[in-house]
Amino acid sequence: MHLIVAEKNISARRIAAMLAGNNHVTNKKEGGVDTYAFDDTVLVGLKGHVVEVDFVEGYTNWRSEERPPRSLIDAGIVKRPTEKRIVSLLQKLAKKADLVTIATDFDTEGELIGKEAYELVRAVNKDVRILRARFSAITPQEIKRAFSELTELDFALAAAGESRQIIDLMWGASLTRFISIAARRGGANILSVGRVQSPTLAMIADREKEIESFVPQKYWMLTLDTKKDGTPLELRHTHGRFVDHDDALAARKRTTEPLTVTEVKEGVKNDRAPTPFDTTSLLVAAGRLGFSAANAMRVAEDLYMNGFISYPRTDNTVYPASLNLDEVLGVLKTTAFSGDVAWVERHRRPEPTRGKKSSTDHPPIHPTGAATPAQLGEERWKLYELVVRRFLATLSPDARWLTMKVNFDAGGEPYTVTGGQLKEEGWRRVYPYSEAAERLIPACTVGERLPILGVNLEEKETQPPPRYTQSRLIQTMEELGLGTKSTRHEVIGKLVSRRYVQGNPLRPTLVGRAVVESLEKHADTITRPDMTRTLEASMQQIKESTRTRDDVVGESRAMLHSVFDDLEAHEEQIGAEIMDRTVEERTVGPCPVCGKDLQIRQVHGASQFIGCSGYPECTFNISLPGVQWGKAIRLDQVCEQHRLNHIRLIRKGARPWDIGCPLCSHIESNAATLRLIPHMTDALLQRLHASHMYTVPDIVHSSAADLAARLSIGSEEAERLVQEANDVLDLLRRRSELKKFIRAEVPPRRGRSHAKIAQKMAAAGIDDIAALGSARVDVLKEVGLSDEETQGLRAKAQAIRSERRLREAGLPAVSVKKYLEAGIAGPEDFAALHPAYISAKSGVRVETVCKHAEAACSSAGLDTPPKITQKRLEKGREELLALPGIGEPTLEKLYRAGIVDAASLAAADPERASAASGIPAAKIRSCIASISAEDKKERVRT
DNA sequence: GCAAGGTC
Repeated sequence: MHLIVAEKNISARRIAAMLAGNNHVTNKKEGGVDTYAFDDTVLVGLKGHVVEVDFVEGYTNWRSEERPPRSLIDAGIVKRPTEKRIVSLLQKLAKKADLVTIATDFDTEGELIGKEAYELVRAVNKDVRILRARFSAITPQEIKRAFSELTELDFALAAAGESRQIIDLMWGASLTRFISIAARRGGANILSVGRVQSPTLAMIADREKEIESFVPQKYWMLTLDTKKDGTPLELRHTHGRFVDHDDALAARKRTTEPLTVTEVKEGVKNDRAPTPFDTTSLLVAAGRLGFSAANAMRVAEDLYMNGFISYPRTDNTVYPASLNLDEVLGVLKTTAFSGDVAWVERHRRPEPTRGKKSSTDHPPIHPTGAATPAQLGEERWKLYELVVRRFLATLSPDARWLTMKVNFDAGGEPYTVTGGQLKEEGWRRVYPYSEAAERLIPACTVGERLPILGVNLEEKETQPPPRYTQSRLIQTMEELGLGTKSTRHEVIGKLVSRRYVQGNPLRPTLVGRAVVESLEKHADTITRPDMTRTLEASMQQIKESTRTRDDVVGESRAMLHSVFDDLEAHEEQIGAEIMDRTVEERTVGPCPVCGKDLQIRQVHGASQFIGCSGYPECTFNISLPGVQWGKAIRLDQVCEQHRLNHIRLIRKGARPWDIGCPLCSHIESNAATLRLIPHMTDALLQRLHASHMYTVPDIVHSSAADLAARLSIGSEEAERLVQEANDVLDLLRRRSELKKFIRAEVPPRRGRSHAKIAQKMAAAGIDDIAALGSARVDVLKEVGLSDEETQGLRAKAQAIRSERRLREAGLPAVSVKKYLEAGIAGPEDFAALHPAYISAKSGVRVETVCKHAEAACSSAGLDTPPKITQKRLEKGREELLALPGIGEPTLEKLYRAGIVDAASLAAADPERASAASGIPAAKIRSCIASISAEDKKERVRT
């Protein structure tokens, strides 16, 4: 069997179709992985790297004394499968193969991925021939050629890739650990460092520094207003910017009539049609439409997977000869763009435009399928339309502008004006994303005089350089060789999720800046794009076999060791610098009570709140939703009223939740509960707020005297307020318990969310579980519960209530559980039933039952039932069992009627005992009679 | 828990 290994599923599928020719290809899923078979050949697609490099065992503990961050430099490195299903299928197929062909992409990473497959195959099949197919495009001719001239794997090329893997891992992991530990940050707050991310972060941070230290320079612009054929014209002084104010003033002074046309220049300007899309230019164009880089990439991948556009990860800006452009146009004719397609066909340029990079892996991004807006939805359609229009634009003629430049003289001062008119629309007709700004100038002739209507001197300032937008950053990264087409957008995403940068355009956070500054001081190498360039040069040497992988990695190791010499010597200083800034990032603003800083605080990474840095002297705090709703971060926006920074909760894969001003939100969300206090008035609420009391617990935790003084109210009113607040707090507690109960017991349905049920229950006056237990059926139906649910819910609620009452009476949990299982539900049952019966049913010793019964009844204000000792019960039991016709089952029934021994049986009223026990009255009578007979015998004997 | 690179 011939096994062919491709880099990805889609390649495997396409290669199979091309090699199979007229043969039928069988697509089968094996262990969740697609395979393609024909004749004696099987193809399987990898998922890029299916193994990853990692340190050998023993390096997982970051805080290990023996294995500090530096030890990672010399730690052993192993490859671990990350795609287990693919790895095991590959090995299963490899065992049966008598030829394996590696058909991964034709680049360094592709060779490395191929070598990884090679090693996995070798591990299970020592002898099989493993060859390499190299093709620069997946087209029938290329593929057939490649498979007719199979070669060996290029181990030098793969080794170059491995050196990158190892160097990235050891630098990234060791520095990440070092700086995280130094700044005492763990879990979700680690500070990451890497060959690509750190220079990128440094660019953003450096730009911010430039902006901050920018000193604006004043300059002046001189313009002149005139008019020609009724059209107002604004002429510019040809000097441009006047840096010297006096020069500008002098030039203005010299500007006098007559204003004469000295030169008229007309020309034609070619406005070239845009080049085909590669990943970067697509992301840039999408950025102008409001897409973030990561989002544009996500949508593009989606469109690709569904067959609407070609592979979105490409560096190629030249359509390959194998791409049938007419066919693409044919597909687009069936879409909403048919009008544009028809226009393009009529005006088509002889050759499509071409960009600078013609790489061989994938064609430029172009449409591959027809779509409708309804099919795609707004966002995907927007990107699809962009790709379609760009494709059409690359086949359209250039646009042409008529340009005009008119020069003037005014008293010796030179002025000028330029204009442009779009003569031929060309590609702009089908690609309307950049506006064509026309400026028309009426025809002028040399020597002609125009009036001076005004001379204006405008003062301006030089502007700082702009912050990076995501797409501008991606362009710059590409220019510097940082990252790849597939990873650049992810790197930006990483910087955002580490909270190193925020916003678009991108601004560094304080932590981001602190990390960059520390690294620049002590580990400069990792913050510079040069590291990548050096690495690439070394990789080139490995490819050419002038150096070995181990030599390059060894050199890098030595360098990293010397970086650590510096880092370790300054560990405390580095940590302190970063931590100082972190505090600032957590600070929200002044405490309304004491004026010290309020800070975002997290407890055990689960709950979070805003507390006063003056704690414990000042206990002011604002509660925040739990971390599961998102981690609280500070925004730059400040509440005008409270001078507090706005708060946002951020969570992976979820929209950010903006809380806004935490105090405004705190006040608003607690106002409703404060109004539950019966004697609450608007005026009182205002006074509470004025003295920084915003919640019901704030009132409960104050003394009446204190309240009276702070709110200027009478002491009786204050006492009542505290009392009523306590009641409300109790109500809230019971309601929240009820809510929890409902969440656990009632499955939510459409139009019946837990919140809605709880709301309706509160409206119906059901405030706690006990109330639910005794709620009327029709009321619960109103709430949205079915009859069955109502039954079950009420029973459960009653059980909970009973259990609670017994526990409150002091009964131990174990016994309560036994009683409840035996059907003894509450104090009433203890009052009504004989302890002997309860003991028999529950298995609790009778004396214990008596004790429990007394406690339960007295706490519920009920009469205490009779008591009985274990000894007497046993004696009575013997007496009763001795009677004819009485066995264990009857015994329990008798206990239920309070009959525990011969004496109590003899004294019983047969009718009543029968009703209570369920034993026929006749049988009871006969039992009583037999006692009498026994009695007689007894008497005779004595 | 760490990187960057494939791919989904």
